[in-house]
Amino acid sequence: MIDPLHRVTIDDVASRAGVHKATVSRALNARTRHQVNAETAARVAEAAEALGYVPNAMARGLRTSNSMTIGVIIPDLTNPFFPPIVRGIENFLQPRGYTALLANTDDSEVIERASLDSLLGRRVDGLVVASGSLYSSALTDAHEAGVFAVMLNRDAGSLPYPLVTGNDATGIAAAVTHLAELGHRRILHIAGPADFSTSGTRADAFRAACSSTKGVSGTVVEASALSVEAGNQTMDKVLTERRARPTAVIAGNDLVALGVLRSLRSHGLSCPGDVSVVGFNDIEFAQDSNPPLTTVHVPMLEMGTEAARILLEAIENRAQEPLTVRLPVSLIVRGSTGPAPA
Amino acid sequence: MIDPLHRVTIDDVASRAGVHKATVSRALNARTRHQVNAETAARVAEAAEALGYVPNAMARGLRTSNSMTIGVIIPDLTNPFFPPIVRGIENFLQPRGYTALLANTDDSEVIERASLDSLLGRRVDGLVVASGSLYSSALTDAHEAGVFAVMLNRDAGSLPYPLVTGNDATGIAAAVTHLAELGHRRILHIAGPADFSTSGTRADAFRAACSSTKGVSGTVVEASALSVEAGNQTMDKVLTERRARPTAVIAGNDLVALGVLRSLRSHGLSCPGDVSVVGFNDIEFAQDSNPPLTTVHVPMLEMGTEAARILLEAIENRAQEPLTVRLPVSLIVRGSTGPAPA
DNA sequence: TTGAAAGCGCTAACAC
DNA sequence: GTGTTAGCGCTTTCAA
Repeated sequence: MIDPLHRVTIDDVASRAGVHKATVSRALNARTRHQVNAETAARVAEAAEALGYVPNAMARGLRTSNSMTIGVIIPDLTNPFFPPIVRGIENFLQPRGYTALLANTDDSEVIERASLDSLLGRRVDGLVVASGSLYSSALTDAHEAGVFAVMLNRDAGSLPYPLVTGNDATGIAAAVTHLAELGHRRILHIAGPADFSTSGTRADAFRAACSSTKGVSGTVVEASALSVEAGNQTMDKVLTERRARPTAVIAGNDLVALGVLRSLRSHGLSCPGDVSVVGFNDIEFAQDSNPPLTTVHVPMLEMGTEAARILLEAIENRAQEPLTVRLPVSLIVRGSTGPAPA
Repeated sequence: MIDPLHRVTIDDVASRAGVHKATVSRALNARTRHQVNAETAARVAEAAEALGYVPNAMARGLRTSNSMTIGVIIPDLTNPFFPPIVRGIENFLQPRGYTALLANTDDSEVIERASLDSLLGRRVDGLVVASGSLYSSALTDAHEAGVFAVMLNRDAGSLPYPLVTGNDATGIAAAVTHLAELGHRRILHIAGPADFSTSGTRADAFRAACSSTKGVSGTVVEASALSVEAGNQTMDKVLTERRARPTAVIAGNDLVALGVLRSLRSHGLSCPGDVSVVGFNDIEFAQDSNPPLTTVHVPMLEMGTEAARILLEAIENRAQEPLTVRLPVSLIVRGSTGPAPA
């Protein structure tokens, strides 16, 4: 094939329909279709169909300065927390003609910077940011450039961007109450790294819930990351170093909880017989772990959808204001929590 | 802010550097930098840096008819099989200046069509297709339009597109051998729907492996989908309808295997005591299931990387040929397989 | 080594 | 209701 690539342009359609290309443009765009004679419009549609015409989004975007794309910045698609969020975003974008451009940062500032430049070069109309340490330069620059953005699960520091998140405080409180009712008195919270805004929120909520619950003493340790590996290591350390073993653990998220389960197993401890474990997020496989994980369900798909909704609204209004949307969460009790050992 | 959005253009840089925009273009592109005086180039780079200039990819793409984007078509990002593949693709694309545009089809032909049109409208330079029933019209049209594509884990039917896949046959054979060595004689294969090319490949490999293994009798049933739910249902049906219960099951993939585990549990059967189970793919969670899943490890990240590599090569050469890359797989033995019951 | 000019494919003012 | 014209921001001949 010589020069085969989707070459049919608006001029091709125009000459086949016997009209000017401006008319084709009007006929093919919903917003301007009423300006053109119904018969002509039909002829144009027919010609476009026959030629397999697909408008060139780059040309359109260049003209309208509107790329109809949204940049989505996440740490790592491979983390099971993010795929539902991304799908939630896309579910909202797709029927509205927008496409998501995905950028994984692996929590590296260098990659964040490069990704952001790549997205800005593609002239994304807005950003959904679920990545961690982005507070700093990159996001600040984006804000100064007037880029619309919505934060997801991580606040924007001092930048006045909207934030969509789960209600961490009530989730943690529900977990503490659940454990207290099962008779647990020594509860450990394995928090995520301090540079994630959720880590602090959850740890604070944990301390508050413990101190307002009679007889419960809460301790907080920090994991180096929100991963299975980090959860495993942190729990190993707790089990070897501490004299008074906690009877229950509330993990910073489900991955950390899975790591805790592994650690317990390798130390010959049973869950929930010796130690109860609660996760956070309710990733898809929480119900298939061993034992099935009691966890705080966070509506991840909806978080994505909501973030996309708020972003498109800002784009349409050409203005945005700070705003925090806290979606309700709920404790899902499964097999990893049980009565405190006697 | 009035009119704030990334407005600095090549002309702004040109006037600040006191040169013509053509010179800026040459100075800023690696391929043409040698055409311009080193001093001038430095001045241009400085001006660009100072203004925070990021070239407009749409304008460039319009001019060069090269969008530097790749369309990635998958059924559902939420299926844990796909995130590693997508990351593998992006890992290869990103350092080369390409961006992936993701499209979820939910295995619907209507959505596939719409997604493909959206991608073609954005003038993607190529396609990685990991979606199912795409054989039909949409992909054929793309091929006729001269669009480059690489299939991933699903062949393209009669279309001469390259295919990247795992070595299904050796994986299944290894699983059968492993089970035979454990003394299993009645092995069941729960295949995926027939319209996925991998389903047939694996089922055929299963039959071949069984008939070439002394004393082993293999049966194949088909699940309605490659999902936990479908695996659960299919196994339920097997357990209630069949008189001679298989002592081992090789599932079409890990999700189906997890469904089988659920079914066994709900029927009061133990794994691997009563029935051994083998999965396929080795999704990340396979090691944390109950029991940990013996499964065929497929290098999903590498499959993505390889597909991207082949695609960019085709784009660069402006030509592509059919070709099948079969990546090696390996059996990972965990807790879900054990000796056949006496 | 640099500048001038044309044009990628589209939409939006402005005519008629 | 439709055609004409201009121009979005870039790269790439062609001249100088």
